Amino acid sequence: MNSDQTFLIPVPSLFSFDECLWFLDRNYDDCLHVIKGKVLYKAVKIGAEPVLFSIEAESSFLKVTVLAGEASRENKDFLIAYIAEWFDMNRNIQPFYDLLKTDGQLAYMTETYEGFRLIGIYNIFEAICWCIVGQQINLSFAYKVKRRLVERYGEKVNYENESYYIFPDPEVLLQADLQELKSMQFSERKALYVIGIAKAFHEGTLDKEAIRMLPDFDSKVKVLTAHKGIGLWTANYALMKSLHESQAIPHGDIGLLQALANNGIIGDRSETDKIDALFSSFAGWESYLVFYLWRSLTVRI
DNA sequence: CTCCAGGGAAAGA
DNA sequence: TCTTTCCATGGA
Repeated sequence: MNSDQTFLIPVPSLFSFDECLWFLDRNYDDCLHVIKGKVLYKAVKIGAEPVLFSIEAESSFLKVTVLAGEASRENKDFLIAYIAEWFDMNRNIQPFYDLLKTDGQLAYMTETYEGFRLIGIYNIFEAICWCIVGQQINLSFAYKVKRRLVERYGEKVNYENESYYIFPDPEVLLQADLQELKSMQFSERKALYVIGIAKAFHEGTLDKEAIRMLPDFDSKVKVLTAHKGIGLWTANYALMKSLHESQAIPHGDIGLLQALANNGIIGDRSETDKIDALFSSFAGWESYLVFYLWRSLTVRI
């Protein structure tokens, strides 16, 4: 491999690439990245150019290799920022660990999941579509539906007998055929939501940077939930995963409730006062608390 | 067969 | 404002 196609990103303290790989490879069939051994592959669009890259750990660095597309200075700079955002590397999570260590039931997480970071979804349109696809159905089925959508409408990079898919742009999905989406086992309503959200992004009613600039968390939620298909759960999920908001709680999330029960925080799902008390003691780190609770869920195969 | 999955909108009370 | 119903499908 030509050396100028490769570069290193220093990792912060309390960062584990193995935990990144664990999260991205939980026996689910995610079509938007590939893991081979301990090497992670992903394709992204930089401007109009599809770029395929790999990431692997190398001592206290991540080694990134551009496999397809230009390894220009601009593209490398984009990838450095992209990966730092994807793995939430620019955040000091020590204060979160200090809070966890004071918690009677959750202190174990600082050791068991040491260095686990909030793995993001850079593309907020993708994050919202993923939420809509996954609403109220089991995750393995949701991943199947997402794969059908991406393989039909997304671009791909072919490299060494493997296809690496990129989530389709709003401009493509807003023209998607309703009947075709239904044939991919979208419910009619979910198909209409996805098309509607695609239109909103195309028209600029929804825009990642515009939402980021809003003055407070509640107004960001309000802008998102104004659109059909985005409820409170989806808004919080998108703000957590795509804008890396620290105070997002996907209220009512079934996995979150399960994790709270597993960890002895609640006896049953009606004990909302105990949930509120826990989250208020993690003020400013609600998103990380949710993510670590999700981390503690055992994954079905 | 019934119930429920990383919800949300629309209708009904 | 609160509660109920429907959605699509697969697995338990």
